[in-house]
Amino acid sequence: MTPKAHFAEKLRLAGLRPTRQRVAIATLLLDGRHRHVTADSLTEEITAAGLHVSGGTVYNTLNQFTEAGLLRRVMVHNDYSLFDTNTDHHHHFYEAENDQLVDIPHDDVILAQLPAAPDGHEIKAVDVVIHIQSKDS
Amino acid sequence: MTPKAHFAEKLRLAGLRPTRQRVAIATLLLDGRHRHVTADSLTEEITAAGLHVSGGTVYNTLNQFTEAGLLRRVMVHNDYSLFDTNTDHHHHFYEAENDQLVDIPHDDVILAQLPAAPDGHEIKAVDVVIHIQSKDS
DNA sequence: TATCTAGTTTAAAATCATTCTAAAGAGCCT
DNA sequence: AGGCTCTTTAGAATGATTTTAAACTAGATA
Repeated sequence: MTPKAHFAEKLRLAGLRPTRQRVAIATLLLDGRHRHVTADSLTEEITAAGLHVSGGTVYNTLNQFTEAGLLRRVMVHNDYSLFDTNTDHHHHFYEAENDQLVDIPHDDVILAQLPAAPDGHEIKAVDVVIHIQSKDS
Repeated sequence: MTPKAHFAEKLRLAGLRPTRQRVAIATLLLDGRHRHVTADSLTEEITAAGLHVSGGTVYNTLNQFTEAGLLRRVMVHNDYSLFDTNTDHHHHFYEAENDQLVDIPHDDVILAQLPAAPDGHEIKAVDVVIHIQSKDS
């Protein structure tokens, strides 16, 4: 199976029509490498690959991929959206000073006790962000 | 001690000159009640109190209070900033559907194991956000 | 109390990430 | 191939937040 067909199939399974743009972005983001991207950094990658996708589509695709569970949105600040290509359950270190986000392996954080969700609700996800800073600041 | 003098002193201790506007906002936000506010909701409160503070100053003050540790910024989405008048160590439930944020008492979450901060860094804060949803959605 | 100065506030303009729009294009089913 | 719906596009619009430059004020000093 060609890579293109592979990603097209992946998108179909996610309920997304495999358009040229979505396949291109999937090829860049869903190759198994774990990293954090922004609409901006993704646009740069697309350009570097000699392709072009309009700004609106980059945003739409990022949102659709997230909605479909192919990406994960990480909330650490309000400046712009961050997406994680690693959708496995894991947490993050965040250093505000340099806007640096680092993955924490899943097993390095143990939640021994969680509260019950409020009545009529269920827990969808648990996000842990450990804010860090340089020792001498 | 008059309330005004009380908050003025509190601001001075935080390294902030107690201006009319900052004292007014401190009076509204730092009275010990625990709640979550936005620049917008705070502006409404100010207006409801028969006062006026310019938009820029509302934003500046919210940021300065947060910087000074009088408020805490809560990161649950990128739509607008949320501030928590409770600066004690505690976590949150967040229901995206209704943009509803609910405090979790500190003791209801137990982190049995945390990773060591990366070299040269130290942990400043640990934020836990439990995303919840209606059971029937 | 009058004066001075650095820090603040103000309204309005600017910024910037993100979303929306309406028209042009492309999957995909028959 | 034809057609229908979903997508993409460039550009305009949105909206929270920041910046600007001028007017103001808290607090120190004389």
